[in-house]
Amino acid sequence: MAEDSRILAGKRTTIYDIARLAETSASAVSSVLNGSWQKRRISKRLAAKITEIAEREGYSANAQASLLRRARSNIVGMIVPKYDNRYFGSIAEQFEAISRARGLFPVVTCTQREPALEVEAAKELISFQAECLIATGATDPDHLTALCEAAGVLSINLDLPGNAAVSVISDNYGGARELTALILDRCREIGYEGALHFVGGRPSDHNTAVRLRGFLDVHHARGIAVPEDHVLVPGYSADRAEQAMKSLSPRDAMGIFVNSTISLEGVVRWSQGLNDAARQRLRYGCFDYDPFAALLPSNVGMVQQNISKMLETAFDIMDTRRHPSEPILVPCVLRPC
Amino acid sequence: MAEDSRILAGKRTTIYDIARLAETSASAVSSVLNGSWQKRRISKRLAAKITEIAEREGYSANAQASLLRRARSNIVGMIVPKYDNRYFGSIAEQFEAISRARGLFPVVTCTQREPALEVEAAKELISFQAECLIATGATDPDHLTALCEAAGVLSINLDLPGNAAVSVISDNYGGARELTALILDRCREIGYEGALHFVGGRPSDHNTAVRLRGFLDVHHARGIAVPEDHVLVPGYSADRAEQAMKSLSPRDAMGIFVNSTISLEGVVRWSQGLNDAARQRLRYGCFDYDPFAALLPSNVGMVQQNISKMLETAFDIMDTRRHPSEPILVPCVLRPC
DNA sequence: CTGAAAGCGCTAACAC
DNA sequence: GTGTTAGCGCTTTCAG
Repeated sequence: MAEDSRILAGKRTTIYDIARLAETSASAVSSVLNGSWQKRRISKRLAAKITEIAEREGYSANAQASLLRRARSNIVGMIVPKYDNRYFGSIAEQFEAISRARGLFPVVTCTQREPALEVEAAKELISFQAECLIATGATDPDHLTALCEAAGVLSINLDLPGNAAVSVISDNYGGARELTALILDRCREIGYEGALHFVGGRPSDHNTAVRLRGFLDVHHARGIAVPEDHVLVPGYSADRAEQAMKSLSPRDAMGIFVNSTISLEGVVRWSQGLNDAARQRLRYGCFDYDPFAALLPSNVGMVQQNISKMLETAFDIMDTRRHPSEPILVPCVLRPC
Repeated sequence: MAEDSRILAGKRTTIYDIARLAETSASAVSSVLNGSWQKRRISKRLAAKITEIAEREGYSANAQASLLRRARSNIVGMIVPKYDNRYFGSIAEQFEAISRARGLFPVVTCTQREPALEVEAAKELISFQAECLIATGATDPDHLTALCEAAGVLSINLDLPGNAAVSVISDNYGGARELTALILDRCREIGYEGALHFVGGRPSDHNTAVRLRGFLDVHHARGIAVPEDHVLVPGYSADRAEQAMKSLSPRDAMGIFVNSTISLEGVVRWSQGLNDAARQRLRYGCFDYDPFAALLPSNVGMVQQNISKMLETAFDIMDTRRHPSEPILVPCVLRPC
């Protein structure tokens, strides 16, 4: 069979092959196969014949050739730091779903929080003619924006704000206030009225700084002083958080504001080393949502970021090319456990 | 400035623009910018000049044009059903990392367990000239393989076996045996010696069927009869699992083999409705790993699938194009909690 | 060491 | 209604 030899030779069927088989021209084949044939008023008969042959031959258009010729690529790119966490996983998943629903081709790539990889990935996406790049939780969003700008690619920051492009981020301050208030309230139930601990994140990190501000403001409003050693910001890692907790002198009761699920892992591991009595008198809440973490016994609540809303906003910006200079804040949802 | 007008016009710098600025030819620019200039013995001076100008102009190669001309694309595609779960998240993440380390360009896309989306995504990847498509947990892997075959694209099944292409899957039988044995042993500690319940999955699903066989075989080997109503396979959803558990008549002690973390969510929700005494006399284990689920009080162990090993094997197949007809089994790791 | 030229597969004027 | 033709931006012989 003709196809077999093509496969062995590594050559794929082209519109010229189909044109020959259908005894017509390449342009007719092209317009039929890409749906623009109504505009060209090609006969239904020819269209059917071409479609049938293409099907039979297992034809697949060469996207590279098509994209090279077309004006728009319809490719939208996204960079996320990690997939293996519910927050970024959902972002990637929803981004793909929305893109497809709009007839766009999503390509998302994860960059492991490595600045060099972020830059490399952004360059690749630009090279692939992406029309827009959404950078999620990037370490240096402004650098990525600069690359995009040089290529005329729209860039949008999600989750973490930048100065050079539109940013759509969670209302970290509001979310942190709500969570702090909830944990304080629930600590009263175990008879603890003192300051909470704040655990996880880096002080230099924007989101951590804003959440910490919310945390402190609520304490202040309630007239509770927060000792300096209640703020533990050793970075984003379960081990670091666990170590930080272990380094604390034992308390008979306490409440913890955990900054991110990754830190929560460390806190929970630490809490499992506690005796029953101490664990009974422990309450924590976490900024970020994870369905299993929500089922943990001492967990009083989690802050869920509104991913759909953030993405919707980002796509709105793509459509309108409206560029507000202030970050757009999207409220979070507090989910008491 | 020239660049500014280009940006406004939406036209990007090409090798011809650079050639003009560097007073040389497009072919020289091309070879310098894609690294093949040593082979062409281009002077260091010219190379430096070209690089410098390209940098200044913010040049970015058009991947479509380059790919159209080249023999190989270096694109490798992957389809996963979901990102928002630790297992598939890790698969996607590690796939990207390994691909990059090998100089390949990974494109992964998630298909929501929708057969139509799987087909569409596969066609897109083929159209983008992917050299290989790894289908993870596909609902109809053989269909995807057929599409790949027609285009001369290597196809590999991961996690779920197919008949038409090489399959790399977890040793579900062995893993299920180990987990069953562990749960039975730990149930003795609470004085329960009866049959476990098996919860989650669909009976028609390959992995569920194999795991169930391991579950039953261990019971049989220990001389424990498994009543039919101990097998609850209402599909993959937390709600279904929760309903299934609620429909059971109350027991004073029980052990559960939970099939997948999504079902575990339902089981844990159900268990939270139990009184303290009943919860004390409950033990479960789960096939699939999640770090928070591992911290749940009644959880005695989780089966972690060996993702690195599976991917390594898949890439080996890509390299050697060796096509064993039997699925390749990769052992799981039992992680007692 | 370097440049000219052909062509990858497809699209979109334009011609008939 | 349909075919011809001129590129899209790049890589790669082949000549010098």
